[in-house]
Amino acid sequence: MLERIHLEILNAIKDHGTLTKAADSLYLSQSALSHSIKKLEGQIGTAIWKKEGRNLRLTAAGERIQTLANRVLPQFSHTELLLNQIAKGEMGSLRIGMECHPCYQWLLRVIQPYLLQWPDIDMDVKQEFQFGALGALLNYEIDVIITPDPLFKPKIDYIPVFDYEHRLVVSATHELAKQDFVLPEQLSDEVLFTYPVEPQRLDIFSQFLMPAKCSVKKHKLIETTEIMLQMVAAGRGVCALPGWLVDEYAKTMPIKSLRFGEKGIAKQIFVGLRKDEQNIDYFKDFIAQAKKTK
Amino acid sequence: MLERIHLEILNAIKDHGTLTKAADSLYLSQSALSHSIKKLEGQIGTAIWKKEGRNLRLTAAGERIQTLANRVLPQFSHTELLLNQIAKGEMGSLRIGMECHPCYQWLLRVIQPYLLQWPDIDMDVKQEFQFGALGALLNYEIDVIITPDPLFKPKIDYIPVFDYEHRLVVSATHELAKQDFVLPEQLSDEVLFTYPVEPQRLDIFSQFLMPAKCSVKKHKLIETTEIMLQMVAAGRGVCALPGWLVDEYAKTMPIKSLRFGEKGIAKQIFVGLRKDEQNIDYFKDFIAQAKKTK
DNA sequence: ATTAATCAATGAGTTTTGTTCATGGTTAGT
DNA sequence: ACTAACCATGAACAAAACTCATTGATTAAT
Repeated sequence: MLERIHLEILNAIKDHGTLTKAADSLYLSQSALSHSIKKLEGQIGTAIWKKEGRNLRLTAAGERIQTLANRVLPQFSHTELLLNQIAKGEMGSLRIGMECHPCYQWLLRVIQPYLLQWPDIDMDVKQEFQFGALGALLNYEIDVIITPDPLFKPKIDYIPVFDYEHRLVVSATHELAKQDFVLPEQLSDEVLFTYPVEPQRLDIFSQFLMPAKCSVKKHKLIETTEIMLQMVAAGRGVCALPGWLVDEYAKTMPIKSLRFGEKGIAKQIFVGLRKDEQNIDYFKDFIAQAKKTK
Repeated sequence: MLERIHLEILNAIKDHGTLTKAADSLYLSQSALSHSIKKLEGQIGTAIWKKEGRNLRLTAAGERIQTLANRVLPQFSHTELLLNQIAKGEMGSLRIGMECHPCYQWLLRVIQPYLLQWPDIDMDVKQEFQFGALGALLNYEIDVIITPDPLFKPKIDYIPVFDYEHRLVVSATHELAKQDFVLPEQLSDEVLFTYPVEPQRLDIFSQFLMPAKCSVKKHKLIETTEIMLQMVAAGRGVCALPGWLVDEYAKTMPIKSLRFGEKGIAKQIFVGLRKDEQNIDYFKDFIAQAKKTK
C-alpha cells in the first residue's frame, strides 16, 4: 500500500536531487529508501524511477506519486501542527448554545475580551436546537450551554455566573410605572409580550401569574428584544426581562421596570458544560470571563 | 508520525461505528487498531477518542484527523488506481466530462487523432453528473472538463480552446432566414427548442431575451441536437446553437443561422483540468489537439 | 438481579517489516 | 585509469506491528 513514507521519499528526492541526500534529509540510510521503494514497486507492479546515469528519473508512476505527495504532504503536516496546538490546549472550538434570549447582549460582552485572549479558538453561537440545548450539549453539537434554568443531568455541571432580577417592563407613562412592584391581578387587563417559547418556561407565568391563578388579557409572541421594547415603550403592552437589560435600554427609551410582587423574582444565569471537560483551560477561562462580566 | 493507517482507522470507525467492526473491515484485529492509536496518542500527546459507554467518541484531535482522512484518503486510492492502470500498460486515463451538449461533435474530431497518438490511454466521456461536472473534476471522477462557462476555482485551470459564435437557427423557408441578424422582439411569436437545462444557463435567455425583457411564445425541451434540428428544419420552431455546428448541418438540411442582435453572442469553449496535472504529457497533448481542432 | 453479550484496553509473545552495514556495480569527472 | 558520487542488493539485526488471550466496563436480556 502507498504509505506516507513513500511520498516523503519522492518529495525529498525532488528537493535534494539524489537518493543519498534525500536519505540524509529524512535521517535514514540510502539503502533504507532504496529498499522501501523497491518493495512498493513490487506491490504496484511498475517501476517508480529508473537510473539515468548516476541519477534517478521518475517514471509516469513516480510522477503520479509525486503529484500526490505535493498535494497531500502539506495537509499531513498542517494537521500535525493543529494536533500539536490541541495537545498544548491552545486550540479547539467553543460552541455556545443559548437558552436565554435576552442574554445575547451579555454574551457579546463576554466574548469580546475572550476572543482576544484565545485567538486560535474557533467560536460559534447557536440559538436553535431540534432536541433542546441540553440534548445538543450531550450530543456534542455544542460545548457549553447558557441558561437561566439548569436541568441537572449526571454528566453535566452547571456553574452560576451571575445573579439578576427578573422584572416587569412597562412604558414610562403607564400607571404601573408609579409603583415599585406589581401584583398578579394588576396584569389581568394587560397585553403581555414574550419570546415564542412554551409558557411554563416563562417565569412570569410559572412563578408569578400561575401560582396566583391570574392571567393577562392577551399574550403575544415577539422574537426580538428590540421590537418587544418598542412595543412596550409605545404603550402597547408589557413584558418581562432581566433588570440589567432593562436598565440599559431605559437610558434611551421611555420605559420603566418594576419588581414582581413584594419580593421579586431572583434569577441566575448558569453556564453548563460536560463534566469531563471542566478542566480544559479555554473552558475554564470562558467561565472566568463570564463571571467577571456583569 | 501520522500515517495513512491512522486515517484508515478513523475512517473505518466512521463507516462501521465500532472499533471491532472497523478492524474487521480492515482485515486486522481490534487489538491492532487499539494499539496503533494508543501509540499515536503517545506521540501527539493528546487523546484521539474516549470510551463512552461501550462505544467511542472522537475528541477534537480525533475529528481533525478524520477531516484529514476525508480529504486525503480518496486521493490515495485514486493514485493507486492510476498506478494500477499504468502497471497494466494503460498508461493512464483521460476521463472527459462534457458540460456543453453541442460540443460532442467537436469532441469527436478532437479525440480521433488523439487516440491514434496515445494508443495506451484509456478514454471515457461522461455527460451526466450528480453534483455537476466541476464537482466530478474536483472529486477525481473525471480528469478534464469541457465547458463554455468556466466557473473559476483555485484548484482548477481553464484553457480556452476555441472561439465561436452562438447563433439562432431557423428553417431555410422562415421569414427570418432573409435577415442577417435577429432582434429580441422578433422571437416573441416563435417556438424555441433548447436542451433541458435551467434557462439562466442558456445564453439565448441570459444574454439576449432577458436583457431586452422579451420572451418566446413557447419553450420546448429536446435532448438531442439531431431531433432539435429536424424540428427546426420542419419549421416547427427555432433554436440556438454554435455557428460551426449549424454550418455543418446546413450542408444537408434546409436550415439557416443568423446572428443574435447586431453584435452577435461570442462564446469560447474551455478545457478545465486540475492545476497540478497540467504538465502531464498526455493531458498537455489533449489540450494541444483541442486547440488545433476547429 | 443475574446472566449474557458487546465492546475496548492491555500485556506478552510472535511475526512482519524496516533499517543498517557491508559490498558491488555503474557513471562522470579528472 | 583512477576516483568520487550514486544506487542496488543481501544478510543480520532492530523495531514495529500484529495476534491471542484476558480483563474490565457497559448494556441488554431473562
